[in-house]
Amino acid sequence: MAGRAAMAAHVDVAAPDRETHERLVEAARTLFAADGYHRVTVRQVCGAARANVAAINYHFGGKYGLYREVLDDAIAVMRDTSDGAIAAGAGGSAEQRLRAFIRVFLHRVGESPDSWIRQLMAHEMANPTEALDDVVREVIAPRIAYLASLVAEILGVDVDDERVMRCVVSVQTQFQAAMANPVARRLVPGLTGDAESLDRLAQHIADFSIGGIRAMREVPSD
Amino acid sequence: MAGRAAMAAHVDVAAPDRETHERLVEAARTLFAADGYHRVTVRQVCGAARANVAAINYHFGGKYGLYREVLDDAIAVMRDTSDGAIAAGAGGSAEQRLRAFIRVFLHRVGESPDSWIRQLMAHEMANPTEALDDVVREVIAPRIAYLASLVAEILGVDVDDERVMRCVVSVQTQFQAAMANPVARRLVPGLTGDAESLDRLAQHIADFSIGGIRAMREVPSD
DNA sequence: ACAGCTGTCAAACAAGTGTTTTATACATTT
DNA sequence: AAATGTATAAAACACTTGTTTGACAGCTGT
Repeated sequence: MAGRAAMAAHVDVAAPDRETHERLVEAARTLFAADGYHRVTVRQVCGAARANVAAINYHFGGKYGLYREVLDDAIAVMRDTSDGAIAAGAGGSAEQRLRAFIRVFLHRVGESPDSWIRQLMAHEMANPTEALDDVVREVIAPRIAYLASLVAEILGVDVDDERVMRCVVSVQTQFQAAMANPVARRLVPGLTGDAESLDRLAQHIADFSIGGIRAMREVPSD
Repeated sequence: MAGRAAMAAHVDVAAPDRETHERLVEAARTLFAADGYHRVTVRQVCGAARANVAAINYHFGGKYGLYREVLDDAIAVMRDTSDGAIAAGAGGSAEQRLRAFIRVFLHRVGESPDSWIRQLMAHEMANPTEALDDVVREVIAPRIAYLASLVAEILGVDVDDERVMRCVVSVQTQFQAAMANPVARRLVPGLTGDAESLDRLAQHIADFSIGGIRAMREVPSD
């Protein structure tokens, strides 16, 4: 570990060790996403990466260090996804921004190269490691805050109104479950991941959610 | 195992071994619900049940046999819950039946003595054992079918219309996530499990969902 | 009273787990 | 050329996992 820091100090060298390091991360991405942190063994990862068992401890200080590297990548991608989905609706009405958010979000998450992230997150939600707090703080909380501002504007009430957070949960769980929930995936036939079915799904969630939010206008605040 | 079958043959005896058997099941209920099947060790269970390590293999043939006994109990309770939630709305309109289903369902699931079930199911969904198929077949599929019939009636379309299943997923995931999803639980403050907050939650999900379903009437079928 | 179960127990088992050690080849620096 | 540090490799480590064993006590029924 101290060695890697020393290597990173002078820049020009083309990362002589970068190969197995990268191979390990790639193998870990796939395996952690498929089976979750606890059920993956270091021997599995090293076998898939054609590396020695000791390599993980050498490069990452241990199994958890490797997991954190994978998960930090995931956090970065998710933040990017949030930013893109927020930017997509800039300038429009709250309703338009919500529609844009859902559409762009689903497309970016549903596209194949990032599909490992939602699997990884599903496992992290179910049996959390110490890292879940970071995910909530850096990804979920800001996303929720943005959705809350949209819902509040559509409802025409303050963001502190308790109806707002209830609606946010109703919206958020829809496009979370539609992708990660294995049961839901079996129920909706056209959840294949291609652009067209993703568009239809986004359309549905947006229509359903906006209809639901509007219905809350006629409900007392408490 | 053969021994237990022989014991069960003649009835009168007041189950001499029933004590540790029951203690093991109770301890397993709590532990499996808290941490999921894979992360619980037989030594944990036996320790909590004040039984010997060999007891699980003696009484249940192994760790998985014990888990199945716990999970079969859960399935029975869940079927009961579905039946009760369906019966509650008998005679009313589709909309009234949906409201009744959500309200009764949330109350029965949210009440304390059965709270271990939703934790157990959350884990089973995330990293399924072979038992998930039984859960889907015996509990989830019938529940989905009932909800589909309600949604179809509210929408005024056939149950095969693809909007129906999408709406069912949107409804179902709401009251599933509101209880099992750890993130959602942190977002909605009044999710304490008492009757009043459960009522408010049921009210919200019903209002939101019916609003969402109605909004689908103005959306083309494809 | 005696054989035959049953339920319990401590101990050991084989198969895994993550991690550490020791050694060796390679590159870079002194 | 020698010394230093880096990356890989095989083997062993200490530990936990679920399961099995063999002995012992408490019954029951003939």
